[in-house]
Amino acid sequence: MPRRRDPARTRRKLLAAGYREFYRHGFQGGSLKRIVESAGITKGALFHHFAGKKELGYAVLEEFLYPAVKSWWVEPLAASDDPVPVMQSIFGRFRKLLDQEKAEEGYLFNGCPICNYAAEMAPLDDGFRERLDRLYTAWRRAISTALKRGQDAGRVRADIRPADEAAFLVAAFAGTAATGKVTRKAASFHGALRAIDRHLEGLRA
Amino acid sequence: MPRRRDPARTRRKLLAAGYREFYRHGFQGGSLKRIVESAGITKGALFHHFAGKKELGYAVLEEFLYPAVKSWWVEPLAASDDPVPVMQSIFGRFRKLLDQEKAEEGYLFNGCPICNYAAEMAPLDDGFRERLDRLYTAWRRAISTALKRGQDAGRVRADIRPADEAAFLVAAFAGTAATGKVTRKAASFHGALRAIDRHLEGLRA
DNA sequence: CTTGCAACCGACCGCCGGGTATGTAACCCT
DNA sequence: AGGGTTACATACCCGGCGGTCGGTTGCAAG
Repeated sequence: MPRRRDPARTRRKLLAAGYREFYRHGFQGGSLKRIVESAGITKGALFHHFAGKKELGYAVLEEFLYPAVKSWWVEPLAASDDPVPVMQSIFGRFRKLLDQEKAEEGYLFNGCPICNYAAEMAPLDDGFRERLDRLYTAWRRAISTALKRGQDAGRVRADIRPADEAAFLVAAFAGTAATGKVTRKAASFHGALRAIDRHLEGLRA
Repeated sequence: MPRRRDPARTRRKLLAAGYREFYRHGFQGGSLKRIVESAGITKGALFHHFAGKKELGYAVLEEFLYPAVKSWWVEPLAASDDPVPVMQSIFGRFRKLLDQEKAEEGYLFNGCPICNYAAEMAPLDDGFRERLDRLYTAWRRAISTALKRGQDAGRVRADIRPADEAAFLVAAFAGTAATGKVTRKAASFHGALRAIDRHLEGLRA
């Protein structure tokens, strides 16, 4: 069999398999054996591309989840001075995603991958904690600066504190996913999302 | 050394040690060896009182965390037909607790123990998921029925959906703890709590 | 006082985890 | 063409894990 080489592709497969494995089983519970099997490669390749399990975990965070937050939240918000409808549409997109996803692979089953990482690893490893902090900070900053711009443009209530609201919204999102996966009923998930929507509505000037 | 026996006490110590260990290291990452050492007893005793690691985890959930939710949320809310100030005072008590706690043992460091369990174990084990579901359901029900009573008493806005708000508030609480432990700065934590408070204020009739 | 059992002890076990050492084949450069 | 390096594959290692098991001892009932 004429083996072809494509290190970049191998690395991507590893990253994707690692993402799935850690998403489902947690970082500590995630097994490198399962990761390499699911990626269709071997341990040798894994340890060639990553120094160890932790580094793979870090890479998933930086090269998978960070960009996801950027494209879902940071970029849409950066382009607008009317953040409320933008955020509503983000939550809306997310709602649609919920109904499409296959049973055992999505948010309804596994929650928010970022929040999962945070819940498990933040107290245990500073490498994870710092990377998560950077991610959440960027996320909150995107919201809070957009809210500030919205205030300046007269589209967002002046009497709210953008930083507080940002922290709150990110937390609400994380918590919704975390509690939703327990129930596994889309109804409860959607209920919390409706309340978030109502809250967002209340931010309008 | 004249060993004294006190099975109930032994069981309690085991439960407490298990709680701490799983809180800090997660369930999968938690070590029975450490639990036994920290409780000052032996593996024999542990396996005498509990069938295995999972059963200890279940017991922590049912005998430690469930009662905590009851005394923090369910009972105070059951006694009132004006839930908004009650919930504000609960969050207030929680804020105070935040400032008192020792660095590596509290919410600011380890987040919400229930949410940690949920994030890690809900997708992995139905025993955990069902118990967590019961817990969260009781929590949400306490809030939602109190809100309903508040609406009937004319103290809570009639145009909100109690069930949605309950799901949302529980989620916000969980998420606040989960994201707060990443930053480890009380300021960010308090910011989110202020926003929650503002949201609660908005529920008044 | 004895008997019986619940409570507990601690050495031991098998397994599976992350990690490594060594080999080999594809690819690149000159 | 061929040497060097990168990209893998495979077999192996060791530690720690959850769990077991025979033994001992406090303690209450008869």
